[in-house]
Amino acid sequence: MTKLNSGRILSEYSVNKDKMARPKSDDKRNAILAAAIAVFAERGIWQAPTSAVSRAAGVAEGTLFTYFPNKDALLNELYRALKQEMADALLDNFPTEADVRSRVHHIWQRYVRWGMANPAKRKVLAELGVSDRITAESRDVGNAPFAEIERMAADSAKRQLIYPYPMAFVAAMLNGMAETTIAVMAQNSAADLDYSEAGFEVFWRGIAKA
Amino acid sequence: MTKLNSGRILSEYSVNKDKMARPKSDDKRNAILAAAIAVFAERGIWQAPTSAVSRAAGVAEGTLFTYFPNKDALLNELYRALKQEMADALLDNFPTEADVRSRVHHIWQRYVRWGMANPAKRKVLAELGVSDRITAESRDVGNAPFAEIERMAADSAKRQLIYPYPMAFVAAMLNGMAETTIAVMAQNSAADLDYSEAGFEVFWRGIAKA
Amino acid sequence: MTKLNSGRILSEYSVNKDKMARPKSDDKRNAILAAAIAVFAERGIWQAPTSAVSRAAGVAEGTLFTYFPNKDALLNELYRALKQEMADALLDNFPTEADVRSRVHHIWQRYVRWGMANPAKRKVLAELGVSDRITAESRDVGNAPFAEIERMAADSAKRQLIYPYPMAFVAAMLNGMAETTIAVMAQNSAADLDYSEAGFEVFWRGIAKA
Amino acid sequence: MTKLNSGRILSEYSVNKDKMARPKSDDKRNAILAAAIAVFAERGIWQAPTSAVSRAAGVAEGTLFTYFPNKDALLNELYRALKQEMADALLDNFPTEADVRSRVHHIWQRYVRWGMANPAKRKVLAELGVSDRITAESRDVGNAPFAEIERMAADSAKRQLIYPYPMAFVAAMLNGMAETTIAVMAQNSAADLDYSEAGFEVFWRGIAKA
DNA sequence: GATGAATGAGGATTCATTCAT
DNA sequence: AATGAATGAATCCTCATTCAT
Repeated sequence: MTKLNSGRILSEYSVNKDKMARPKSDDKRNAILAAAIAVFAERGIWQAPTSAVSRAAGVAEGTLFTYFPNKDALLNELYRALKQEMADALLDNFPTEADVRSRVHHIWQRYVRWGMANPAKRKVLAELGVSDRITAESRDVGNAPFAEIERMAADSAKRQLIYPYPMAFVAAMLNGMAETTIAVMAQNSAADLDYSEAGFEVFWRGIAKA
Repeated sequence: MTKLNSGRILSEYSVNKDKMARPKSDDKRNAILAAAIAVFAERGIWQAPTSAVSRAAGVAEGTLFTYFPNKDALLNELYRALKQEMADALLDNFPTEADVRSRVHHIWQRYVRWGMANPAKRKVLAELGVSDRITAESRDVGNAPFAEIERMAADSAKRQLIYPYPMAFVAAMLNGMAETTIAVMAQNSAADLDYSEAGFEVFWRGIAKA
Repeated sequence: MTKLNSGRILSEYSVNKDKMARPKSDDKRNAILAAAIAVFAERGIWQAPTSAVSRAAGVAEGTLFTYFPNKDALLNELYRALKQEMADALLDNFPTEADVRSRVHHIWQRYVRWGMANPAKRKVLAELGVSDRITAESRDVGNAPFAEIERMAADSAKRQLIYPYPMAFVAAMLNGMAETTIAVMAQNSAADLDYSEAGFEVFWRGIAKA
Repeated sequence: MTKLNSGRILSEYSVNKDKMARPKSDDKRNAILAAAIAVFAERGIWQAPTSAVSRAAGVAEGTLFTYFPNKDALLNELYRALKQEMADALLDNFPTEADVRSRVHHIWQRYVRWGMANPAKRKVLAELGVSDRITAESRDVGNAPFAEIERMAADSAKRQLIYPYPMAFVAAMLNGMAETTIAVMAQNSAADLDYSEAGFEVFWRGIAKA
């Protein structure tokens, strides 16, 4: 469920698998993506050469380019994969039937938990997020899985449970505040406070009526 | 007041002027920083060669290195300068005597306004913020001017006007939420809503008692 | 026998040939070393850019760096290769069974002959010899092949055929005097005298008893 | 007597001293030459920028170029100055009336002593000696002071005291063997042997009849 | 498909030299 | 003459990408 390419549509590469002598392997593709996360997190996206990624992935330099036509493509695929993985984490075990606060709380809590559990991925995602090599299309694709959250916001707003802000705004706020919360937590390793809950309360008070 | 080198002591460079062949000029230094903002904003920090910066600044390639020993130093100086400029903007005309809400509102409003007015600077600052070339010292220096905000938060918490969260947390939240607000505004150029005010309300409701 | 890489084990590069895309070629490596000699001899070690070497070798600029990690490494390898080549020349056809004088004469004569036959190599070796980019290890490796000469000196001294100087001293003297002889010969192209023999006589008289 | 520019002819620069506002000072010129020796010895001639030399000399970067039109000129002047200084050392207190062996011994001994006492100068001179930036004219000028030695050799040869080798050859041998001796001494700091005397004996036995 | 050597444009500096002060 | 900032060509090396094996 949270595997890197869990969201990948069986593409032209996987079709006719039995006809190909040695088909591109998802294992190798995933190894490269995983290596990219580790290497990019440590050295920074633009400080890390593709050769470092391929080395970390245990494949040859050239092999990387049979899976990703160029570095930009790798970055974009990585962005999508990470976004997807995060979405999977957020919606895993989602309490569809619970009340709005519970559902939002679930999202929030999973968000923070994932961020704390995957510092490297978070770091890379942050860098990718501000990079202009990520295409608009990638951003759309990356945000798609978060539609559920927006839908929830829209629905809740309609029912006057929360303030009638545009859903994109509410979603962005949740995102931004959760990120901030994670950042604060990451810096204050000594947990003098349950920042996750504190952050959620601030968010909920800010957004929900009554 | 919001000039890039507002925080620099002039005399550092004007001393012994008559003994100097051609003193390093603050104009040139600022031209380079300004050019760096423009170039980095357009192409990304690591996609932009220093030669593009020097060209944009109207100086020779080598000249950049008489003002900044290397690219990392330029990045760090730029980070500090931008942080300082922002702080200047936030505290400009600060209503010291007003009530807490007004003062926080002033900060917030100036934050968002500066961000909207300086998209290039904001973009570069975002990239610099997640870059690991910015030293811990630079981060400290960069955050120092924001001490006032934290002080206010601490004071307010003591007076039970806002929830008793660690001041660093409150400050981070203001920062994160304002950033989010700016990002949303930047994307929704059609102002169907005063996002700045909306954002502030969410923040204030979340943080303030009653 | 006197090829540049005569001392290199071939298998180092020929192992697993079938798994390699394009194995590093000794030809290319040697072409670079040969080009380095020519270019360095003409322009001087530090006046000659690596690009001139790669161009002369007929390879791309970057290729040089797949064979030598940096210029210093190239210099050190070159030093070792030249030292080795010289040693090969000295010991080629060495009359193991002849008397001491004949054996020393052989060394001397080959030394001078090689130096006269390879002015470029000699020039480069001279520059490398005084350069501080040559590591102590390289110097050791470079001198190793000349052990035979020292051994001979030690043996002869023991048998009271030559004065009881430390063998390192005798070896250094032979080296220095041969170099001087070559230098003189190189300047006096008109051979009014067999300088090689003259030099040897001076050396032998100075070193040998009776 | 052994001052660096002791051999410098009062040139156009020193003429009309009283007419000039601030004449080029020999002090400054010598400071640059001395600094060049120190810096070049430590870093190597082509690894050391002129700026390092001027800094070591305590003058501005540009000042160096009012005394030496360019780096090559500095190198050549330095070569000549060092050669001159050495010659001064060799001929200091020269026993004009003594027998040939004594006079040659004086030269030899002073040579070795100077070399041991001035390792930096020796190192630089060695590098300059093999550099192709030293013009033929500089070499001539540099060798001129050693004419005395050659004259002695010629005279001695005529009187059949030494073998009838061309004087240039004998001089070169003395030079080469003394250099070798110094090098050996420099490496064997523990003086298990008076290498200077040993070297001289080898030389004299090689060169002198009977 | 996998490999890794080959490529060469590009990039951060360096540095001899010039020149405004 | 002295200074040191300004210059920009030159240099070593990196790295995304190609391609022979």
